Amino acid sequence: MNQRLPVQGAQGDLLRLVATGRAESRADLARLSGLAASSVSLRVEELLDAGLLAEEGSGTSRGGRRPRRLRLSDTAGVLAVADLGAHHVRLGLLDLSGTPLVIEERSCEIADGPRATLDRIAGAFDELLAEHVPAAVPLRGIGTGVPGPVDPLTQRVVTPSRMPGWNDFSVAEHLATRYDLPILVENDANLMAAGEARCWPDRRNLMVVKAGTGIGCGVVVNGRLHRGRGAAGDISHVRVRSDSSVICACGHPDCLEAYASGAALMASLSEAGIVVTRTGDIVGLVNDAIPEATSLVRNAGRRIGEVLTVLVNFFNPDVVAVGGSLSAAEPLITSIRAAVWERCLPLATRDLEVAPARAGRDAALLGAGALLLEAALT
Amino acid sequence: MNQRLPVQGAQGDLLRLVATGRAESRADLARLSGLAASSVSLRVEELLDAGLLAEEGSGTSRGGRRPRRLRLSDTAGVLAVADLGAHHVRLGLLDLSGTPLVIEERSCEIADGPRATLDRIAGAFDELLAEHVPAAVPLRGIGTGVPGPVDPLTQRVVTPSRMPGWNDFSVAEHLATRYDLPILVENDANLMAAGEARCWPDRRNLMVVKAGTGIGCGVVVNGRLHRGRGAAGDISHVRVRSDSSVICACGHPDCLEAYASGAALMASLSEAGIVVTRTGDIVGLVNDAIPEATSLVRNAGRRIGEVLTVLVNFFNPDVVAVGGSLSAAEPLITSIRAAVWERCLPLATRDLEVAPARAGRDAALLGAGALLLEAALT
DNA sequence: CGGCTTATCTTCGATATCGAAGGAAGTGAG
DNA sequence: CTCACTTCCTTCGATATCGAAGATAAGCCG
Repeated sequence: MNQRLPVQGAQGDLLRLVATGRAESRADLARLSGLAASSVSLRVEELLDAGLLAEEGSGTSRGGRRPRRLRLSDTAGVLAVADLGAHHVRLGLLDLSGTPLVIEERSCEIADGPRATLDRIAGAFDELLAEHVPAAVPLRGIGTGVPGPVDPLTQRVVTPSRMPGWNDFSVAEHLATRYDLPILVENDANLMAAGEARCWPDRRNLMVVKAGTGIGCGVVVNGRLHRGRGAAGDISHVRVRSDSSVICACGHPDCLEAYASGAALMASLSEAGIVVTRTGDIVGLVNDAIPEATSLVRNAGRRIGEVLTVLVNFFNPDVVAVGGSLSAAEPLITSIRAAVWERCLPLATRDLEVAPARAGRDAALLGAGALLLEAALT
Repeated sequence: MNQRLPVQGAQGDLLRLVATGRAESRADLARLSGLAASSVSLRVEELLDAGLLAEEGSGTSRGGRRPRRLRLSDTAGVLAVADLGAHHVRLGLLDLSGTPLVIEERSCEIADGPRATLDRIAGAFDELLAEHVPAAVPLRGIGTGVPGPVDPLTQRVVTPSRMPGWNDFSVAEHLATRYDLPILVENDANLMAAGEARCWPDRRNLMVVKAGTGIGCGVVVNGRLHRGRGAAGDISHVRVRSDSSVICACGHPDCLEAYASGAALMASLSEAGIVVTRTGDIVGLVNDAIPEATSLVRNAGRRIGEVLTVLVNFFNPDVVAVGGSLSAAEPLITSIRAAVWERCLPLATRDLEVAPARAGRDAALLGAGALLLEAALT
């Protein structure tokens, strides 16, 4: 059953606060929303009657009467989210708070083109719904991550590399022929940033770096994902300082990803006679103290850190979170930190945290859930 | 007479729309504010009665009845603003819409310390008010720009260079002993950005570069000044690529401002036997086609452009505006553009404007006015 | 020139929210 | 154990805003 969230005005604001875990009681809602306690009481009554919220036990006393705990109702609804890669897709169902109900990975070739790929994903969603969700629980929205830029105005994929047929394709329109629901289409690095932001409460400005086969970055400004015109956060083609010169796949010399991406590290290891087939295996080599691997990863971290230095001075984030398959290599994080601390202004790094990402491998799916909830409540 | 703006709730929202020039009628206000026409009518009546708005003639018909034009009342109030330099201060009075009533420049040594400097400024404000403003027109706020970082949480100056006695000084508290009014303290590059933003309506993301004796940058994200932790936008100490190595005054090698600031250009010209005493004179040399000057300015533009490339890819601004005393040198702007276009992602520069700043030499004062109005209405 | 449509602004009953007061149930000190 | 204070949530009259309808005055077309 597909059904948009039946809320309006202050109801949506209150539902959001409960769904995101920030409020568990009417008193919490009054404090956080700015509404009078009487108004909160009336609106919560409506949300309870609509089957979107439920009461469950009592909360902790803060010196006076215990509050009645509110939670999302089991029948509030689910969100279907997917994160497309070049050769596979990770997809699943989340409840409105973003808690996964089921997540799967399936093979899928993005080169098959958008219609075929999206129809397969939709089919997978329908299967998961039939298998895991009672009929009385409605689907409330669809979210899709793609490995290329998405224009925020047109919601179309824009000049993606290695995605034939996708340029200027409206993913949302295609999915809308099948679902009359809020639909989200977003770049995967941006979804990752949105997902990571949920793990850093009270931090309003984040940079989320993806150090994987490629290098990407998502940006959160004042608690909101910053898209720019669809390419915001791109650091992979920043020119780095180097004694030699390496031509990047994009045609320019000395791009960051020509030196510091997982793909570049694999190529360098191959030249040293060490064959790796997956970026993640580099972490294993580092853990085994293979000198060539450790040196390359340190170098990569230093280069990434040098680029981040410019951005940290400019943006003054609260957090730089590093994710992606290389991020488990500790020398990567420590050399990023060293480079940032060495050249950043003291004020820019005061209270800055440079840390491994916390959201895990499903950051993008969780980010899709967060953005989709927002779309469904607006 | 000092008096805070007597508005609340929707009144402030509507006053802001008229003061910033975006609305001139009740119908405009209804469209822009989202309030019902009836609500707008009631609130506007209250603002008219309070002497904050006035009606004046009729507007242009849009196919139906002509609207009644609304404007700020002459008695709505004034704002006192100042922009401190190392050796002088530029200060004046603006009406609530930011239109200057009077602007003056006075000599003033920041090295005298904060108390002496701020008391002089306050005395100057009192003189200007007595001389230029009828007693019935109230002062509504005080704004001050300083040439160092300001922590947005504590509103204190933080580790400024060449400003003895100012570190950790609360400018706002000092001024509050004299004025019971909203008080703004902000970094001058940030004020410049806020002032420049007013000249680019409908542009939500701007970078405003100041190319003067030093190099600075202010950032506007989604229509709001981005402060970070007080040092956001700082690009002067970004390390640039160079064959040689120049130690910056901060102690690090190869900072942007060691190569591209007006001070650096003056030093290079001096080494070539061309003595300049003010950064602005370099523009005259360029206009006279002195080869050394033109070459240096082009080089400076290229270096600034290379740094901006990283930031444009990352932030995807709508506008990069270049101000400061060197910005009148056309080769500076054209070589910044060339560097940005050469290395930026196509999507990042789509619809991007790299242009000379429009706000003129009082951008910081106008920015102070805009931020102060916001402070007064919040 | 007249009739129709459009736009602006006002009026008024309906709805949402506020703010004060009060009931219920906690906590902690004496 | 009692009393005073705190916190949570509800009730109710006051206030703000909405939405529909209407008055007024434009513009445009036949």
